[in-house]
Amino acid sequence: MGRAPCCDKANVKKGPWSPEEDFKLKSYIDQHGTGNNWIALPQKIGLKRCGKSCRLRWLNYLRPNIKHGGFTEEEDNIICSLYISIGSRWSIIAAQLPGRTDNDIKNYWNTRLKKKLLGRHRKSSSRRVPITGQEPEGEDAFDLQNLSNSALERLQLHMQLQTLQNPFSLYNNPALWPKLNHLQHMMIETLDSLDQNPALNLSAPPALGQEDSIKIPFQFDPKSGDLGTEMVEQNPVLVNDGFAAAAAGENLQTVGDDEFDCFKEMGSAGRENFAWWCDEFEVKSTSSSSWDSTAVIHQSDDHVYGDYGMSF
DNA sequence: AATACTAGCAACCGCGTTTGT
DNA sequence: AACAAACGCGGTTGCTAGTAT
Repeated sequence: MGRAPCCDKANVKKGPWSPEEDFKLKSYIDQHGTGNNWIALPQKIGLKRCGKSCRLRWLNYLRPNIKHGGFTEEEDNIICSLYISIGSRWSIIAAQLPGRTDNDIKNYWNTRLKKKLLGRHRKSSSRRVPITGQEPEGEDAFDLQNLSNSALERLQLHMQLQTLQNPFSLYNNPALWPKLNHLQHMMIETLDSLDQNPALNLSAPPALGQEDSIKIPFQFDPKSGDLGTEMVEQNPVLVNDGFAAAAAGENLQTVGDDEFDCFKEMGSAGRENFAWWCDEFEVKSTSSSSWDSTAVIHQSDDHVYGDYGMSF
């Protein structure tokens, strides 16, 4: 027994909306509002449409101040940051971009933005040579091209950010790659568990004992291109997984210029764009473990979670 | 010029959540 | 408290226009 259909499918028109239908719907809502009953609305105005279809048409196209296309760099950044942080919560992301609809953002992400970002990362990562001198088995030993789920995409995007922020991190240390799959699984599981428990996701990162912290010797500044000399706190998960020594730099090899190809490929606008992005990460995640990107929205975007009635 | 392929987008569908009774 | 109806969201589908062969 499935759920009862929301309308009489046999007597409901489907497919693209005609200008006449748009006019009927828009003029009615302009005068009377939606009446908080989308199911009854099409009958009132003589439209052979499902109530859900009317709602979608209104929200995505007919309501005032809707913007289509022409996404700006800043909007791209917001979408990327939020996607990495909270995943495919398109309605929440859309709430941060006035005039944009969740459907529009979802389509934009799926058809353009994702390819733009992941494509660049794949290109740069594919040129890496393992420290062992052995080629990965096949093109895809660590190629994430088969990624299909949200968590994995977020992981990959986050790894790209890590690469930009700190080219000496384990993401750029091929010696660690054979274990990376396990790490990926751990991270994915964590992301998924956070997805299933928003309360965890939104809470402050757990306090870390001193013995849990590790430090790595450098921090790359994507804006200046400089390598700092301060020791930098690094992800305690790596410690627990036995990566402490490696992550602390013991097996670091000389990193060639190729590691910075991703910058070379960027125009100045792209570099500034990523600098802005990384800056946001740096400012907003200083108190969190490095891969806990939920911190990105903790400070400036408290209202993101207004829908959930949460505060920080 | 015809056909195949691809990307972009609008709309639909199913299901979890919220609201009303 | 339990149930049903409606809402809202995210994933998916299908159409169309543009591009490649």
